[in-house]
Amino acid sequence: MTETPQVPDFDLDGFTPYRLAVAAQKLSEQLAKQYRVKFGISIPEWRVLVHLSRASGNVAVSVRDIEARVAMEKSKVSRAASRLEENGYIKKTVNDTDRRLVHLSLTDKGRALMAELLPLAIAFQQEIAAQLEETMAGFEAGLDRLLNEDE
Amino acid sequence: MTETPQVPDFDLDGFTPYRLAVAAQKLSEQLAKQYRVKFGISIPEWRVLVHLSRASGNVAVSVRDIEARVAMEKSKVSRAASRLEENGYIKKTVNDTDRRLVHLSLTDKGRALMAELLPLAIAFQQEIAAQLEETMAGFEAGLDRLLNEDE
DNA sequence: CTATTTTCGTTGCATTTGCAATGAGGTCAA
DNA sequence: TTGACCTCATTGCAAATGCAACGAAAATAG
Repeated sequence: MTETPQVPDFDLDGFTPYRLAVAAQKLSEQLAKQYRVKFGISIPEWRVLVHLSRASGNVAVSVRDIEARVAMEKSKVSRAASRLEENGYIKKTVNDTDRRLVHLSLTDKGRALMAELLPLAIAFQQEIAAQLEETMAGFEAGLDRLLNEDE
Repeated sequence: MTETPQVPDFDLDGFTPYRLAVAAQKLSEQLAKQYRVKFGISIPEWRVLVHLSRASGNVAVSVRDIEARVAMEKSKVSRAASRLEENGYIKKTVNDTDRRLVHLSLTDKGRALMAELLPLAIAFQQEIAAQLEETMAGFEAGLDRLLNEDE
């Protein structure tokens, strides 16, 4: 018989979206810090670079492609690309057959950067694997479920 | 014998920090949207509210407590608390014994809000559990590892 | 008791972000 | 061909963020 509404019990620490957000933030910060202090690169920039280094050479990559592939807003991609271009890591050229498209590609300087960056990422992935140990497979399986859900 | 540096192969889709970030963003957006459209509440505000509703009544909760417990910068907590106070969901009072501390607590209006919000969160958690199915245990175990690592 | 150091919460500022609007270019149908 | 729509990338703007600095208060040292 209280007038105050009954609030259900709820534990934030058991709430998966929260746990996920905190874990993601933690890993991202660790990684971002390395990139920032060593190379002055932000996470959006890193994502663009990685995508370009994969597609390297063969396929033409537009802002739109990256937006779709890399889970970032197109304005974020656009601004990251501009910063990268300013610093000489990538080159933007207008696609001849469709002049709306901007073709992004790594410069030699960009490739050199990636040659330094990627080993760090690979090492970091190994650290994570070491932390996860035998839970890794289950963890990644769960992540797959969450990522592939077409809501 | 190329002059261009050799860039290691690297798949962003297999990179755990990236996968985690994308999954976290996806879940957060789904949830945040509900809160925003139905109640005008942001994620930082939601986190503060949840913590207050847990500690409800008994313990005094300061900005610092929330900062530590809820994985947010103190400025973020401070501003979230200010918005919540403006909207009448919480009350700020100066702690008598230590006048640096600001004691945060839910108002009746805040408790009423939580009585509406929490069932949504609980339902969302169940959706996630349904998505994860048998991978849930492994997934949460992995999350534990990542969260509890003392870096 | 003073003087220094530390803790707490807020705020100023520069940067980043998300969203909507814009403009330039392409597509398609009549 | 022209006009109505669609797509792409950029940009303007308001809001959110992170960080450092600040002032007030407490703890600690001397």
